[in-house]
Amino acid sequence: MPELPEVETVVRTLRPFVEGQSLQDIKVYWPRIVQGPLKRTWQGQTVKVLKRRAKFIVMQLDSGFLTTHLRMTGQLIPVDALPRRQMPHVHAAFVLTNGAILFQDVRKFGRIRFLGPADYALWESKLGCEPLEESFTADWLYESTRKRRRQLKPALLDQGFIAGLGNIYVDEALFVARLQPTRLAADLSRQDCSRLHGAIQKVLRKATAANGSSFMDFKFLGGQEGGYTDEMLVFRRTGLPCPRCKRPIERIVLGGRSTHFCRSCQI
DNA sequence: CAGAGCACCTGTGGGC
DNA sequence: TGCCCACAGGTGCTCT
Repeated sequence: MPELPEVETVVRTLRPFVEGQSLQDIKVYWPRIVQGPLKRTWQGQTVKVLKRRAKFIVMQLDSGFLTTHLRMTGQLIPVDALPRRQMPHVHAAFVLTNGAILFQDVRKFGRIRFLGPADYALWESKLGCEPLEESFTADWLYESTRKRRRQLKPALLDQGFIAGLGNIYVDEALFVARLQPTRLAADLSRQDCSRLHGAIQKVLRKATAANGSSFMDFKFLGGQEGGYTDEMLVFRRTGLPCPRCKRPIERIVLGGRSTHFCRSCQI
């Protein structure tokens, strides 16, 4: 479900609820939601910072980090207190001093994990460049694509390359950059990379400002929907006219993912 | 190394 | 109405 703009929206709206609170308990109702050992060291620690890294929501504690990935259908819902009755699809809950955060996830793909400081550093180093930070430049993109002999779409979905892009925003950014998703990353010119760099940042910034997009069931604060859904240019618009040339948007499958693009505008 | 296929899960919508 | 299939914003595995 959520890509960078959606995860960023979740983090921003949850931050005032979470930061400064102490983590009293973690309730786990479906054990497979936990990755690795959930040692008790987190108990009683203060949440110093809530931040996003790639598509992960990271609670920085006094010593260690609690990471959450929403995958396709996960949601974090703040509540005043743990519900008395088990709610549908709620598989875990973070109990804080002032309430709780429920982890609801229809498809059960989401995961939580506790990482000690050393483990966190290693884990963090394997994630790719943050596309809205200063280190992500057109030059960096050009140099980094030189050695990637793979198609643009799967290359941009690789979280160890650029962190936070997903199916929606890759399709949208490639359309804005006028690049075909099947192009080899290594074949891009400097000018191509400059357009792609600008397109990625433009699309992510606009989507984040609109609180992301809600196609199926992305919601934040337990019910609000993202405002970017109606801004989509090609994503899930198969057969509809291209916003630039009016020829029908095509849908193909690349890397196992639905891919939407305009064959005449994107070269 | 790149790409295809499948696995993990549940729900929804379309076609017959 | 009911059944079957395709598909869904992600990631990680095996096999070729």
